[in-house]
Amino acid sequence: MKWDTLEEEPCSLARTVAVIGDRWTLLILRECFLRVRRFEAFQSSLQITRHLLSERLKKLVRFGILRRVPYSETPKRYEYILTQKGLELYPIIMAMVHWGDTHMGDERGRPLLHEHKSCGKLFDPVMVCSECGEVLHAKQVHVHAGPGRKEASLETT
Amino acid sequence: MKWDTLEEEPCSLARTVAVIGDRWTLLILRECFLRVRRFEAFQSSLQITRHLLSERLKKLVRFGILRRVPYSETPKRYEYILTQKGLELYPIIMAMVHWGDTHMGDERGRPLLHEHKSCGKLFDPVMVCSECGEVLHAKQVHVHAGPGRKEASLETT
DNA sequence: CAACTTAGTTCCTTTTTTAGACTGACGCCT
DNA sequence: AGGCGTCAGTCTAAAAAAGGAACTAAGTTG
Repeated sequence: MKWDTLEEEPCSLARTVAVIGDRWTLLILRECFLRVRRFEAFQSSLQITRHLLSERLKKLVRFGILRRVPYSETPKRYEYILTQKGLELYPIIMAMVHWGDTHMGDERGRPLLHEHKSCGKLFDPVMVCSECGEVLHAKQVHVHAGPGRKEASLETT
Repeated sequence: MKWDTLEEEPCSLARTVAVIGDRWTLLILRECFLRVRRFEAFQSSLQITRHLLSERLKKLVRFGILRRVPYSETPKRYEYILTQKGLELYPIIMAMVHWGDTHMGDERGRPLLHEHKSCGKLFDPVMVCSECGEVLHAKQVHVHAGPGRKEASLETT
């Protein structure tokens, strides 16, 4: 499986991975959610090489996750802003942060705390079923082949 | 930033990315959640090179995400099973699948449908606040530095 | 005994990533 | 006007990672 074909696999995970499934892209997105928007700011906070940063930003723009918006005419300068499609990556990022908090923490405690403005409390993200609102566990989910695939149905572990 | 130092960054996202933040690892995990457990099965369904598969499985075992369990004594054969720590990656995988379903779909419809055994319905995963149960949006979250970091507080976009 | 299976390892080539210098268009200071 | 600094990149050589394909080892099957 080549990376240019990954995008066309009949699997939504593979398609997502084709876009954001590499280490730098995920870290760039973290910065985006922390309101970083400019080339120099990404570069200095991530210590990513300028070359790769340039490539990754282009890719994120190409996929409609970031918008390249001019903020100065002379000289021409641009910043990178999350689109709606990009903002919707938030659950992925938060799920990763939460897993890291839970399983990769050290004695010093969490690096960041998240406050929900609506209720004013510090929270953790929880994934629930859209239909019944119950917390989701892998073992309670049964997977069926959908219209975008023709194989037999499968069940999760 | 080098990949061996990433794990020690004061950022839970970086730490998670250090473990599962590459394309093959994410695809291997997808297979794990679809009950694939054996070397040959991973290899033939993913078309990953045997070399890389071997490396990635070792890494996942080292981080306690998979357990290498013998299923035959003579010859010695092992299979790879998700640990509890591994099962808890489910929200990350599901969030990625859901984003792919929403933003990377084609005219044929979804590759897979998910049924929640508890309520019997086809569902989408939704991320909510652990405290008030409301659906989470990036713009309603305020980020503070926690004990594991010393910098000033930040706010999300 | 030859062929097959499973779970890898080894070797060599190709692709990606890294590190760091370089460019170009300006803006600011004196 | 000259020199310095900033921003958003590009370029190049060297190192690291991934890909491809053959090979090993231990046992099983026909």
